[in-house]
Amino acid sequence: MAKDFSTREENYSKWYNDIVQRAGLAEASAVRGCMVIKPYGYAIWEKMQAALDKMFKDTGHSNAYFPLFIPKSFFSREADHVKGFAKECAVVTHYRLKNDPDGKGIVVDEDAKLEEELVIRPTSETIIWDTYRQWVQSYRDLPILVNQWANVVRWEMRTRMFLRTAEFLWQEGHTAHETKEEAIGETYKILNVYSDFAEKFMAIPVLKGSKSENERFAGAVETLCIEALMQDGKALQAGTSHFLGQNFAKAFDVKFTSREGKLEHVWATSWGVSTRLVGALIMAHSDDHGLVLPPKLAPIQSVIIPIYRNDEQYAIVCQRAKEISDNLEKEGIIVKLDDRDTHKPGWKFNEYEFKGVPVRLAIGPRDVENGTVEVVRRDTLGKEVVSIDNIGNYVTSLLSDIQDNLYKRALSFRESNTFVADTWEEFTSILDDKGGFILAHWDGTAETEQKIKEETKATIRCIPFDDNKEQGRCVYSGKPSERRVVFARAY
RNA sequence: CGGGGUGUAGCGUAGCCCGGUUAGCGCGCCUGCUUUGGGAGCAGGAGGUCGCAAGUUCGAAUCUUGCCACCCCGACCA
Repeated sequence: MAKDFSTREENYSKWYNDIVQRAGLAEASAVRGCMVIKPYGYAIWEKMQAALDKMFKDTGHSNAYFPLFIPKSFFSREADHVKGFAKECAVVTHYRLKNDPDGKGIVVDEDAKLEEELVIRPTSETIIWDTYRQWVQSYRDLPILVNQWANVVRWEMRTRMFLRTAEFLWQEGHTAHETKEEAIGETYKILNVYSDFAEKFMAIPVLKGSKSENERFAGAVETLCIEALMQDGKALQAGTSHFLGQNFAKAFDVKFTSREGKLEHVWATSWGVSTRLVGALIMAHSDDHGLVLPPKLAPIQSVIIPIYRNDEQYAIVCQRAKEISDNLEKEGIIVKLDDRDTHKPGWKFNEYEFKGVPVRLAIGPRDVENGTVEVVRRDTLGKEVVSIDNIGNYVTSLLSDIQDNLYKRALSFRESNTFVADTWEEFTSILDDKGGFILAHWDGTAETEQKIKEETKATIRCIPFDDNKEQGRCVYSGKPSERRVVFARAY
């Protein structure tokens, strides 16, 4: 094996970038902080979209689309919301260009200044709630269960492929409800959709919980989240679901007449996951040979590579390979038969390994004669020669086995990297040693959380739902605490 | 925006201190032959405004000044 890219041990972030590049997922663009998502990377996102979209529809939601531009004044309506996003907004101020009078290309036409500047959405609560005002008069108009697939822009200082870019793709759900209880129910319902998706499709176990005040979404009453652990011991927020209370309804004057004939403000939620999930997928499963994809999100689930010495063998082997390919497709497997004559088999083996294709079949003259095929699974790199009788069923169950194995592997990694800390010494030494999730007592104050963050870079990832009350003392301040929360350094 | 660094072929780089042939090498690319069960070998070939601009000089990738871009570290974040 030629070693021309980094291992996780040597340099984790270089390893990550190498995978993104070599697997053809994305590349840097001409625009600072923005990436080009390449076809293979976009195909993974499309698989995610398809699965999530179905889950949203199955829970009663519909898609819609709201404008990219948001009038600046909308932002100042909700005080916490502006504060949270003001520092990272791109703003459109003009609507026309003209030829430079000095003949040096093109300049902004100062005469074409907008009366009101337009903010490029960093999230759409404001424009959506301004719209919902028109949609709601009576309790009969509720609930509104809308999702939008869109791009958003947040002008980030430091960017990383998929994990943090100035522009990214996501879905944002925005719902409006008659009662507080119903809105809270929605928030939890969606969090469960996200955790199901993470575990069943991405094969990544997640912790479910709520955010501390410091980490809460700007404008939310409560933020729920799913948190995943990456192989370098850092946590990654994989999805959030917000209970917005009546904050936006009040800010945008969205009222309805209740069953009792009273005028009341609507209750709201919003929730989202982004292309960041692609980054999570990479960091959760991949190894030093390249990307490893869970079968349910792999753009190619099985690749077939013919092996031959001459034209005659090529014809025979490809014919058999085509039969196998048809067979697998009949089973609903996404197959690629790579019969290109421009690359050697060894080159192809490495190529599909980089790209994380779950199952590789190789077939040569020997196999044609014996009625066999060589099968290699990407997760363990285990190799075996099997009969082509019933190959469809064989690969189907192998794919399902790989999906399960990836989940189990990730779960056992998380378990062996989740620690309990009772003293400050334990807390800091775990962080410096290996990272991971740390369960520790916290006195519940924002000040303590802030101090811990300043001293260790670790933050409270979530206050987990599993309600194990336990008396203890805050790991930092020593004040009494009623439960442990989850700390980690995070992306 | 502060502190540090780097710009040489598609990518990675040598040369820069100490100015002097046609700017060298690896990967990749193209052609041909031999190859093909884990990144093929040989032969030939194409590809460069040395980031941009000005200056010093007989002569600049190399020295000086200005500008631009990108990267790393910090403050901010899904």
